[in-house]
This record gives sequence, structure tokens and C-alpha cells, in this order.
Amino acid sequence: MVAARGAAARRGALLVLLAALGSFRLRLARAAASCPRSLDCALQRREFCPPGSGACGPCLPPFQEDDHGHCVQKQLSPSGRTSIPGLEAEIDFLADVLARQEAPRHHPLQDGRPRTTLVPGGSRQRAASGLREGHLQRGPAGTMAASILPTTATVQKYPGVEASPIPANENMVLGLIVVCTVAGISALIVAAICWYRLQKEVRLAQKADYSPQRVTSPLPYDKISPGDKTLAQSAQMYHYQHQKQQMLSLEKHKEEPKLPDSASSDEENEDGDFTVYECPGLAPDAPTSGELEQFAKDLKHKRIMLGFTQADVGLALGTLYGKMFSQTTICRFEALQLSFKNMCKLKPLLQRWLNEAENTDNMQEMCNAEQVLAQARKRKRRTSIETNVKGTLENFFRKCVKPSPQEISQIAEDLNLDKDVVRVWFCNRRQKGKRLLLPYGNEAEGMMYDMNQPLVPSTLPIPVTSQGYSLAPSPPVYMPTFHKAEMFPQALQPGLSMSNSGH
DNA sequence: ATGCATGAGGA
DNA sequence: CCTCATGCATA
Repeated sequence: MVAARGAAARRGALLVLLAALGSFRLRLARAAASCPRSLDCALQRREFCPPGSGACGPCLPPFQEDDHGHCVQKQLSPSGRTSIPGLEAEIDFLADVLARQEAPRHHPLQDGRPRTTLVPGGSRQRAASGLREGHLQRGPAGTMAASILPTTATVQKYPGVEASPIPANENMVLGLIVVCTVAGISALIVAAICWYRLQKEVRLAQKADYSPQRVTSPLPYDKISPGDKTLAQSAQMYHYQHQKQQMLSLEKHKEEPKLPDSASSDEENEDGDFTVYECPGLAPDAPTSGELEQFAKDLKHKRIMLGFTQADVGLALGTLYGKMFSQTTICRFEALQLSFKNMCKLKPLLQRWLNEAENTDNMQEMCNAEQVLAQARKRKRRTSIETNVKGTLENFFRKCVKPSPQEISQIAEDLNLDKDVVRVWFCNRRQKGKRLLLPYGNEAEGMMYDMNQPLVPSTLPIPVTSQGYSLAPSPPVYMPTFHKAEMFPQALQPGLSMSNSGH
């Protein structure tokens, strides 16, 4: 049984590695697309240069720089009159043959150019070497290149051979030649394209394959690539993560600030769920709202420039600092949708990641995979609440943000929902409301932060961030007036269910 | 990007 | 039971 588990675990680890590899390639390709130069260039420098900066250096042989400073493949460039020397030579050759047929006796060669030498061969040679390297993907490209190229070669001979015995049908021969030429050209082009793709793949694969050996991450577990070891170590990692997390959270005691003006003064004391101010002293760096926002924007921008996804970042945080985060969290961070306190807590980590990601060439810290084994518990299936029901809930929420258990039961009954679902819905709705309600008005009265930054009208209750997403979209954001809920004590009589449409 | 869910920690 | 931080699943 233990053996079986080991084998299964190994399989799992392998799968995960494969998946990671796949995503890594994808990312590379994505990043490459944004690189104004060639993929080769980027790979050589092991980074992708930002568009506009000429940091990539000159284009490499198979590419050529165009007017916009992009590296393009010569064959593909539409204006590229320099395209494929081999092709032109072949065309010339065919033309010669033709000419010789038409006027065999007259002027054997109109010009003295020795034009038979075909191609310096760059393209084909490279294709061959590419094939040699790429045993993995040789399938389609390999067979194509192998079968098509010889074909063109043989085709070229035919005109000469056939044409002399049949001098009469010159038109036919001409047509044949044209057809063959066209076929040859297109075959060459296809082969070139295939070769290019193949090359790309091969390089990516190589890069990805080498990477595990170069990885050096601060954690002791990162040599892990062999299966079993991975698992054992990830288990350790888990403990480590939790411990570290707890330590982290212990050392920070910043509190979420209350939004300064809008909401009247003293409601919501019975629950005290807003702690009013943050304590100034304890945060290591106490970012201001402006800083946070700026940082979030920065992070997003650079992350994208570097070709990472939000999930990558979350995973990388795990391998870098032992605390992993989901795509969701990174997303919410970038969108400033976390509580101020939460933002403050996450910022240093992300800051560190950003530095790391910018200044280091090994971009695969995130290839670690441990999320699999963390998946053990069964989760309640997500209940999807219908829109109209949601509307009703919203109505309830407007009247009372925190219904009592009885009220919750009542609502649940009315809406034919599970009580827990309703409860959780209210919890989440409150959470959301709070998020929307107080963006980052952290400058609690005492400390006015830098006034030179008109970034966010953080004193306003309406969250409008400079990122352009207005957080008050179609559904009118119900600013929960966090009153004591006494206005709605007995409101939940059975008959009250609005839209008494019955069920 | 978001909606519903979980779980820790706090009364 | 709540809040809060966070995540899976999905729109």
C-alpha cells in the first residue's frame, strides 16, 4: 500500500511538473510576443526587453530588423525582396532552363553570371540541425521538410529532361514549369515556417529543461524535482508555511481605519466590527493609500511585462517565502479589493517578489507544485443564487445588514434557501460592502499623508480608483448604513416577503 | 474578475 | 455568531 501510494505520488508529481512546464512555455511565448525583438534575442538575454527599449541588441541571423525595430523573419516579410536566396536561385535556374529550351542554339547564356550554385543553404542546414535537436516534436515538421524538399529537387530536373524530347508543346511545358515552381516555392515557405516553429519550440523546451538545475531559491526545499522527495519536502514546507504565516500575522497589528467622514459618527458600536484606527507604530513601513495604489498598479504592470500571471505570482510567493497565495488574492490585491490592513500585510511580500522577478533571470521559481497535495477536503458545492433571489437578498440587506439568526432563518425560508447559505451570503455581502465603503482612507485623522498626491480622493466613500474601474457598477452599491438594526426587527413576518409572489 | 465557501480567532 | 483573510469554482 505504501508502495502504491508512492507510485501514485510520483505520477502525480510528474503530472504537475508537466503542467508547470506547459504553463511556463505558454508564458514564455506570451512574453515573447511583447518583445519587440526576436524570441532568440530574448532567450539569449534571458529576459524580454520592454518595447521601445533597444535593449535587446541586434537581431540574430534568421531575423532581420524592420522599420519598426522588430525582428522579423526574412521569409515572412512581405516587402522582403531579399527573401530566401535559395528560392531566387532556383527561379533563376528554372528561367535559365527555360531560356535554353526556347533558344537552345542562339544565345546559350544571355549573361555571364554563373547561377547554378544553389543557396548558401542557411535555411536548410539550420532546418536540419533543428530537426536533429528536436527529437521531441519532429512529427509534422520533420516529415514535411523531409518529403517536400526532395520533391522540389526532383521537380527541377524534369523540365530539362522532358522538354528536349517534346519541343512542340512548349506551352504545356511552360505551364508545367510554372506549376512546379509555384509548388516548390510554397513548399519551401511551408518548410521554413515549420522550421521556425520547430526552432522556437526546441529552444523553449531546452530552456525549460535546463531550468531545474539552475533554480536557486532561498528555501532549502527547492532542489526537489524527483518525485518522492518532492512530496516529503512539500509536507515539511507546509508546516513551515503555517508557522511562518502565524509569526507573520503576529507581528503586525495594524488596524483597518474607519473611513473619516461620510458615515455618521457612532453607529455600529455594539458590534464594534470596525476597529477605528490603525495603530501607527507597528507597521514596518506603514504604506499610505497612495503608495498602496501606486504599488498595486506598478505590480500589475510589471507583472504583465514580465509575462507572469496572477497565479504565477501567488505560487512564487509560496516558493519564495513559504506562504502561497491564490490567483484570487493577487487579483484582489491588484484591484485594491482587500482591506487596507490586508494590503499592508501583502505588500512587502509582493514587493520582494517584484524585486526578485525584475533582477533575476531565473523565472521559474513558480514551477514548484505543491498545491495538489493540499487538496484533500471536500468543499461544499458552490450554490448559485438566482438573480432575482439575489435581488431580494439585496433588498433585505439594505434594510438590515446583519439580520439575527431568526431573521436569517426567516429569509432562508422565504427564499427557499439553506440557512447557512443566507448567513454566508450576508457575511460576504457585509465584507464586500465594507470593501466598497472604505477604499483606503487610511490617513486617519492624525496623519494627513502626502498631500502632493491627488491620487485618490480617499476621503470619499465612493471607491473610484485611478485604475479606471468604477467600483460602483450597474448594481447600485448599497452603502450599508451600518445602523443598529432596530429599524427592522420584526420586519420579517412571513407575509412580508416582498414580491409576495409565492413559491 | 467575482461569487460563494471555509476556517481561525474573537467575544 | 461574527469578522477577516483567503481560496475554489465559475461567470
